[in-house]
Amino acid sequence: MKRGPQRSANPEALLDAALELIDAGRLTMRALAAQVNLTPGALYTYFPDRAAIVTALTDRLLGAADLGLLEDTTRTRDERIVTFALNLREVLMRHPRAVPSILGAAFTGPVALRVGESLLGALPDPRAAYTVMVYVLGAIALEAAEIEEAGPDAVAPEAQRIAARRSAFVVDPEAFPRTHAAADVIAAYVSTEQFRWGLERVLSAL
Amino acid sequence: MKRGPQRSANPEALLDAALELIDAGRLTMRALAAQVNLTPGALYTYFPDRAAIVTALTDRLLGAADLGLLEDTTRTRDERIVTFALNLREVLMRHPRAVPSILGAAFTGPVALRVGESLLGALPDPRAAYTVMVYVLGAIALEAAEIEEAGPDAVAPEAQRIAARRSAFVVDPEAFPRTHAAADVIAAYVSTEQFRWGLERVLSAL
DNA sequence: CCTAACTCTGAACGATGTTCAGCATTAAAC
DNA sequence: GTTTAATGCTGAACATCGTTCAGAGTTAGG
Repeated sequence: MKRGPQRSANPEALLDAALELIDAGRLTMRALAAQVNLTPGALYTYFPDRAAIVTALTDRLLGAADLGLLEDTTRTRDERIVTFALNLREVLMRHPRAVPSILGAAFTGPVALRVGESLLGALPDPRAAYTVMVYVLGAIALEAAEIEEAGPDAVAPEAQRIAARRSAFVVDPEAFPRTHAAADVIAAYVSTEQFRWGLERVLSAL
Repeated sequence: MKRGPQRSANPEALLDAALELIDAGRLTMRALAAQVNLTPGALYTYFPDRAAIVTALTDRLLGAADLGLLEDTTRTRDERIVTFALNLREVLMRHPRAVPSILGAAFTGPVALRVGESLLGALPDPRAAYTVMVYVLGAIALEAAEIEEAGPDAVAPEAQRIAARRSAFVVDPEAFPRTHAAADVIAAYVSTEQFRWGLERVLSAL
């Protein structure tokens, strides 16, 4: 048995609180400690440093994606991949402020390995699999980057985000005629439809 | 004419110094001030805050890509796009630590607008253009993220980076058979060849 | 009962971005 | 030529950040 006094928190609850703070806009050791009724110093009994918390968190987020969708052999290759990618996008975009960390680090973690292995099951050519990963993660990263800039508001629903993009998108029609003409489509870059459209095209070439 | 004393630096030199510091691993207002023989407070006469420096810097970096390659009408559509994408990748990967900022912010800037406009010239369907952007930026972001984790060393040449990836890549063959079998290709994910291969596939579907 | 392992507090340390009063410098106004 | 106003910069300070650590308190094993 463990000797000292009982812990007043557990790593999982700590990660929950950390995720809330990231969603709110800023993860601070002091804020995190306050959220779980601890002193900043006590956090270092749970994780060696802040980076370890972020890593554990992003690994957990990535693990929330449903790998079963990728392995469902009753469906076609493209259906499986598209369905899984949509699920991954939905899961990650629930916490857009955590996405940069995921893209930056967690793809060395064990969870990322499992995702890669499953993807290779559906798409055996590793070059093709990487191309899909690049597209999916790139699209998610670009979408998440946009939300990052906004204030600490809640994540707006998709239709609302697109409408906001559309009304904020004003370009000089003389200098950027093509961009100006495409404004409606450009506003919808962050839509599920655009994500799916691009992914299906990419898959059709692999 | 301007009244007060002569400036002892200029914004451009400041950005040069800032880029050097980013390449070295950490951009600090104090370090930046020291590099141009100033006091931290004086920097705020040149830029309103740190974020403005990063934004200006990323905009300049993006502007270093050769848009002429995209507009060279003597070549086929795919050739133009591939050539430009390779140039953009090379330009950005000269400063991998600055890449996250680019992906995060500069795509609202005026330089990004010009890139988008030129891309629409070569690829008129905006949905197709965005798909290409997602692939190109996603690939660059994933490559850059890997270097970010390394120490403040100089950027290693490609062959060396791939060799390092290969020797660092050890997975359990039982748990991850497909990943294990593909290890050589996976190590080469960050190669110019893989980048081009994926891009050509993507373009072939658009 | 004692000891060793453990958790947590409270205070501190160094580093960060940013602000600001004051001084120095220069061009315009008179 | 003298005054005035604007500008550049310093030096010191502020709040906040991640992190460390001595010590107090708590628990289980010997």
